[in-house]
Parts: sequence; structure tokens; C-alpha cells
Amino acid sequence: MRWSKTLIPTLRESPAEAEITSHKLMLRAGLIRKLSGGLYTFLPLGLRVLRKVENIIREEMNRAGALEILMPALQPSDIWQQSGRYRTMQDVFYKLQDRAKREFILGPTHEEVLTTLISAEIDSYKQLPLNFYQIQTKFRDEIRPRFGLMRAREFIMKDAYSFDATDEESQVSYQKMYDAYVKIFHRCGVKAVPVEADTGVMGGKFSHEFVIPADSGECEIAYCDACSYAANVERATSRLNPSDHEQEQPQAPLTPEKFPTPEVKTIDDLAKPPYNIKPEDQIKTLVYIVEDKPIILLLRGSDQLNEAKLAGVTGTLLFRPATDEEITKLMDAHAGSLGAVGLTGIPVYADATLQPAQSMTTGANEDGFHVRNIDVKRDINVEKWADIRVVKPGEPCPVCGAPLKIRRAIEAGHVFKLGTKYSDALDAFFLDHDGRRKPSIMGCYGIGVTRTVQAIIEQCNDDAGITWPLNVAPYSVCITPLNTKPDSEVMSMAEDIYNKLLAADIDVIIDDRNERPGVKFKDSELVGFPIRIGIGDKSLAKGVVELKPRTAEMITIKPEDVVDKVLELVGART
RNA sequence: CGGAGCGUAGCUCAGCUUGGUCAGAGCACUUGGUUUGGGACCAAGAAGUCGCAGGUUCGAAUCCUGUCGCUCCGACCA
Repeated sequence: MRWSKTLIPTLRESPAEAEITSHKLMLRAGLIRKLSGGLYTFLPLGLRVLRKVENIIREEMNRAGALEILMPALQPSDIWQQSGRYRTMQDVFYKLQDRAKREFILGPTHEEVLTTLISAEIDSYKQLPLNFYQIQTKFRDEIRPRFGLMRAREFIMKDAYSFDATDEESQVSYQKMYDAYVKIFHRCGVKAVPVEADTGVMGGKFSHEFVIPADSGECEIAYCDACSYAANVERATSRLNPSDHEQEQPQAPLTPEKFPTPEVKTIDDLAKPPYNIKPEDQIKTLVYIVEDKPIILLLRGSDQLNEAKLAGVTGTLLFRPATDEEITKLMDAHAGSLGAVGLTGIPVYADATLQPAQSMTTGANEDGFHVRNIDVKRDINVEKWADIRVVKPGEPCPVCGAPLKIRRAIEAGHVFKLGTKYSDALDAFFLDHDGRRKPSIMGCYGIGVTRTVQAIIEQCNDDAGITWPLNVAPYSVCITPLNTKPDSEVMSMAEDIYNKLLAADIDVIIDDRNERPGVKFKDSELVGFPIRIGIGDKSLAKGVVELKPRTAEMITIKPEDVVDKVLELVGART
């Protein structure tokens, strides 16, 4: 490609709309442009990167035995009614109607579509296992699109769906995808780590996320340096022994005692003088509305509620904190004085760490009063004990006991073991050896392709610009003639090398613009081509050209050796 | 959806508090010339109904109201 014949609108300054490095660089390097919030056009260079990532994914999916298909983005809403997700996922739908007022949804994902297909086409265990995938645009009405391609309303996803006759075979399918993902991210030149994850709205048995560590990431992972444990904080647990909190508790049982606490509204207030009650010795009482019914949630005052775990415990995503009005009506007290002691009529779920807790302090359910000496098991009518807290850094790893660390990361891929949730709901049954009708065991596997592109940049950049890994760079080589007069020795040498690299099937671009050297150097570094070949009168006078890897020192080389050297560097790719 | 901030030329921004030589700068762009190894210089030029709509006023980029768009934080800690 000739620079002068394509569009690479580089920017010297970062547009005000971009906040994080990768977003700024995508705009400055002329890869994308925004149409509207969460909607982006891929310019020629950005599209080349996107296609390279897609092709790596495609190759590894095919190698793993998955079959590429293409499903409609526009989907009738009734299949979502059937699966039950019309209600649970309604917030993310873009809905629309046809002229006959039938309702459609722009697909946020494709379990329903594919399961419907499988229901009609697959009748026998002899046809299994199967795994289908597609690379396609998804539509989600995100609460808040942000950071460019990181969280967009419209984005490209690779989604795969496996169907197996038995649980064991399903596990094999899952592992194949897991292994393929490891290869995909490795080939993309990005460091990604698999972590245990929450299954969220997908439902299902268990899952792993592939995350790319980055401070700008939107999820948090807990991980252990001493062993391989790593999990999304939504799922992460710790070996925190409940009795850790209780070691200083007196042996003799104490009776509950109400005491006045005017002005106390928060856990922190009660932790200060004159009360001096440590947060971990307080009970935090939360009121939630789950499927229109109230429940009480109890945690240590020092702990945070983990809504993902709550979703697992309640089996629904349709819950929210109660409003102040609802709390007052239900509890006869305001938030800040709530407590569950002696409470009946509203189910109480308590975090497991409270099970052995004695001598705790909690609201008296009467404004201006708290009660102390509470033994949770003795004094509170707990309907369910469960892990509903967020782990904190420094807590013992659940596997090996070393202190856990927490850091931010970008979720780039997710593999789910789904079980039979969708095959049951959408009638994807087959006849097994024994003549019995059984639901297929499903798995689903997603990679955010556009998000991965940006995540690569988030990880691969320096002060000058992007430092593309070779396998996903828009062009592997940029030839930079410093004199573009058509009949000059420099330009004819540049053209000669350009043609030879083209003939050798190298992705090469020649910067044939009549720009000053500084402009060309800055642009090639901003865009981030892995190899730059600089040709100027000065170097040519010495009988050499310059070969500058983007992230290594420049070398000079005889013109006739350039092609071999490039092949050597490019051939090193995986 | 709640909170905060921002909308002035393609991009980055000044001007707004105190209404009236207030349609501005730099970069980018066009033309001519000089330059040519790290974002050149000189000269001339093109480019904005100051997001939009109302209102106040003799007069509004500037004040008021509404609205749209964009960005950030939050949407759990009672």
C-alpha cells in the first residue's frame, strides 16, 4: 500500500473525547472515528488490525473443530420469551418493530437462535458433538458506553456454542475452547490470563474469563502469586476463617442490650468515639427487593455485598436495593438504625462469616438506638447462610492460603459450561443410544474482538505511540524514503525494496508522501509499524539503508540484504 | 437513571465572571516561494448561523429557561 493512496488521518493532539491511552492512540493513529457514543467507524488501518485478529480467531476455532456459520443479527423476540431471558436481559435489548408491529431484537448474543436451529436439525447422539461459531456484530444498550471500543453499543464478537451428548464430552469441548483461547491471545501478542468467573445472565455451571491486566480495565480480579488461583472478584472467595473475628470474644454468653445512639447513621459513625465498635464487630443490615419481594441481607460492617454472589444465591438478577421509603415502611426505622434481631416476616440471608459471630452490634430497628451482645445464630432468625461478600486484598488464598492480591483487568474472552438451560427451554433434544430423549449439554464461548483490538493497544504502547505485535500490526513493514522525488536514487531504491517485499508476501506500506523526515518518523511510530526501513541520501551514500524495529535499536544493512532480514524478523512470528 | 463537567473553524483551545471593535489563536487545509535526516519558514488565502430553541435587552458566544449531544463518576455499603 502507498501511504498517499490510503487514509491515515493521524492527529498530533488527543481528541478531548478520549480518556484512556488505547482510546487516544486509536484516534490519533487514525484507526477509528466516532459516529456517536459507543458507535465507531473502522478506518482502513483499524480494519486491517481487526481482520488480523479475526483471522487468528478463525484459524484457531477451525483447528479446534468448530464450524463457522453466520446467524441473523435481527431476531424475533419470541425465542427470547421461550428461553426466559426476555425478562432477565430486557435492559440490554435494542427493540424494534416491523410494519406489522411484530417485535424484534437486535441480537445481544445468540444462544436462542442457535439452540432453535439445533432443536430442528439435531436428532441423534450420532450427530454430536458439534460446535458452531460466528464472528458478528452484537448490539447491547449499555448503561454507559465508554472508553471507545472497550464498552460499545455495537461491537464485534466471536461467539461459539458447543453441543454434547454427555457431561464428559461437554467437558472435552470446554477444554478445547479453553486451550484455543490460550493460543489465540498468545498469537495476538497480548498477555491474557484465565480466571474463574461468575456466570451472570448466561446461567450455567461454571466459567472462565480470559482477562488482560490493565489499570483501565473494568473488572477486578483476585489472584495469588504463590499458586495459580485467579478469579473475578464477583466470584473470588478466600479461606477467611470465620472464627478469626471471634478470638477475643468472651466465653460467657451475654444478653442483648439496647443502647441509645443518636446521630449514628453509618458503620463509620459507630466505629468512632464514644462507641468505638470496630466495623467487623458490627452487623450491616441491607434491605433488597428481589423479584418485588423484600429480603434482609446481613454482612460484617467491614464487608461489601457482592451482587453477583447474591444473584447466585437468589437465582435471579431482578433485584435492587430498597428505596428509603420502602425501608421505612417495612422496618419502621430509617437506614442507619436497621437490625434483624427478632425480625419475622421478611427472609433474612446472612453472610457465612457471621455464623459464629457473637457479641455483635447492630441497629435496634428503632431510630437512634442500637443493640449490642448479639449472637447472630441465637438472636436472629436467619433463613439462609451464604457467601455474599466481596473478598479483600490480603485475605488467604482459598487454594494455598497465601495473601490474595486484587488488580484491574479487561475481560476479553469468556468460556461457559452452560449445561442444559437453553436446550431444555428451546427443546434441543436428541435421542441417545438407549433410545431416551435427552437435552444437549451446551457450552458457549465468546471473545470480544473489537475490545481485544483495543486491549492489545492498551498493553502495547510507549510514549511515541502504538507498538503493535507483529501478528496483528496493520502492516508489518513501513518503508520511509526521505526523498520522494520520483527519479531520485532514494525513491527508486525504496520502490525496489517495496516491490520485493510485496513479492515476498510481506504486509508493507511505503510512505511516499512528500513530507519532512520528522513527520514521517513520528507518524510511523505513532501508528506503530513493527519494522521501519529508512532510506535517505545520507545512508545511501554509505551504501546502506536503516532498519528500525519499533521496539529495538536501529541497524544499518546493505540494500540487497533487506528482504532477507525482514523475512527473518517476520518469520519469527508464531 | 442519579451526580459533575463540557459544547466557539477539521483538531486543541482562548473569549463568557463585567452584554456593545468579539468571531479569535495554534495545529491542519489551499496557493506561491524558500527548505528537506526527527512534527520547517515566509507570504497570501479558504474555513465557524459560537450545539439547538425560546426568553431578557436598543444590542447576546456572553445573562435566564428549556432541550439535544459528548465526557467522567456512581448506580451496593443504610
